[in-house]
Amino acid sequence: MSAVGVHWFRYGLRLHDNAPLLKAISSCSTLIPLYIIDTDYFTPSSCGINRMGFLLDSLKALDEDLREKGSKLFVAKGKPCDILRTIIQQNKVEILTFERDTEPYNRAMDESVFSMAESLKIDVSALWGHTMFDPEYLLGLNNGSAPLTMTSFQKLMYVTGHPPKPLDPPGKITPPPEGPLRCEGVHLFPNPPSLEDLNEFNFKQEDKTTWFVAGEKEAMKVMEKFFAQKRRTANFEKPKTSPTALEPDTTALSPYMSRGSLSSRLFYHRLKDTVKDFKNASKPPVSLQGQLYWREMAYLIGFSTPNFSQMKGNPICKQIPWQTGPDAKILLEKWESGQTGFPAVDAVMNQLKTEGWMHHLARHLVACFLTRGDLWVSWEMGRDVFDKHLVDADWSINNFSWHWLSCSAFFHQYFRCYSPIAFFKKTDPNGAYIKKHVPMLSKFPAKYIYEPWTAPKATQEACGCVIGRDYPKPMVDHSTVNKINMGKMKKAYDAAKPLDRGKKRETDGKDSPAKRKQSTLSNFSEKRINC
DNA sequence: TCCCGAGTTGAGCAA
DNA sequence: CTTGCTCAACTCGGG
Repeated sequence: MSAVGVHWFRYGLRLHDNAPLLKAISSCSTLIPLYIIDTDYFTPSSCGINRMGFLLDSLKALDEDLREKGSKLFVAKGKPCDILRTIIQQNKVEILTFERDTEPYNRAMDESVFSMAESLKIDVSALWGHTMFDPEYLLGLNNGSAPLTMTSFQKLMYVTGHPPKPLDPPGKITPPPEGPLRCEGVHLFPNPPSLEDLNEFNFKQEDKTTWFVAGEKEAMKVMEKFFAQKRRTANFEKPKTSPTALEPDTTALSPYMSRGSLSSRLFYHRLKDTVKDFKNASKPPVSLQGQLYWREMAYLIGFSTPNFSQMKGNPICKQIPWQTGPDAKILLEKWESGQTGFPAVDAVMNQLKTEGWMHHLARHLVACFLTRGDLWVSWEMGRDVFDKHLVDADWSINNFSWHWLSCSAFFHQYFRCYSPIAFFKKTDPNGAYIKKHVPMLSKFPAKYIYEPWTAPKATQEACGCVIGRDYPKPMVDHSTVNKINMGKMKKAYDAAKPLDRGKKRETDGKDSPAKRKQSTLSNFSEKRINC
């Protein structure tokens, strides 16, 4: 028990339900709690100020929580593997603990860390903890593959039963080394850094606009405040919540879940306890428990699907000829900067920039608009924009959702399409949400708020906003371009029809020429395989 | 092999 | 106001 240990925080920025941290505490006499800002993962082009600001605030909160228990957080910047090696060698570290992760980038890093630890002959404990269940356990229960529908995922959850109970936070934490940490050549911050301390990003604290308050304690507060509304918790139905509410109509816990400031197991069991007396409580997939299932499913699919973050080489992703070149870049830029000319779309994109968060259905609207609905831009490009600005940026869930919305996987009814004009009228007929996030339009009457270009010129003048001068004209004609895109979707789907249906198609004289052509090709392929 | 029902969250219209 | 139907158009999975 006289060993020096390092607990490397990545996600799992919390003290409760943190198995690798508890392991470290119980097995060493000096403990270095360490976070490394990975400068390959976070770059100025991939990470915006609100996302980074929320992360840094989470680190600051974690440092304070550690200090209350006799420890502190060391924060370094650079390449995690190099930094870990230096700190391990220079401080005679014998034990390394961290939470395992499902993202390909982090898994590759885990492998390097494992082999580095082996060569340095130190003890490593890497444990799962970001999801309710170990992903390897779930895959094992399901013949080694991830369910691709919620129905089949729910069956899997029926087999597992409840997830394990969350672990209690440690009472006391093994103290850090006395005196400064030995880490020659490592960029170690004297304290958890501020935005200004990351000089390559050129961030200014006053440009951070998200209202989310970071940290484990805040996460608990937000969660308990929501669960205190027992009926609301029990009757929660996600599709019935409002994407245009000025205050989040959902729990808004996603930023804490994504950083691991809140454990999904703790949320699960607190939820179960809260709704236990309600006979007619809502059920998955629409209930709050269902929301945890969606998260778990996205993580499992992200874990087990090759090339999940791209279309090419991704076995579950429909191959669709999206625009990706310079033309797409121009469209993407208008979309990202809230200049599409559709107030609903622009409001959501502005909320993304200012708050770093939008309601799930608002994300649907703009994702559909960018891809299959209107602009026909690759979902991967939209995914990157979300990832850059969201305070709840989450690799698995973000990729999962972009598959869904672009009808690339999981959801296939491409003829069901969100209207950038009609969709928000259901929950916000007066356009209060639009007026908040596109202030230029705040004087427009409700009648024209979703289609300001249809307002008479005199009205536009009176509202102090002339369309085409002060606010853009709509960049596409939605109903025209939408019909064209559905045709393209049909073509892409036809081209992807399974080979083994060829025979039936060949004998079916009523099939379209496109289908017949496909069937001929299919039979040909089938024969070749059989030879 | 084929058929059919289900699929968290569409729009537009009629009743 | 809600509910139900149609719209050209889907795939998956279970029986």
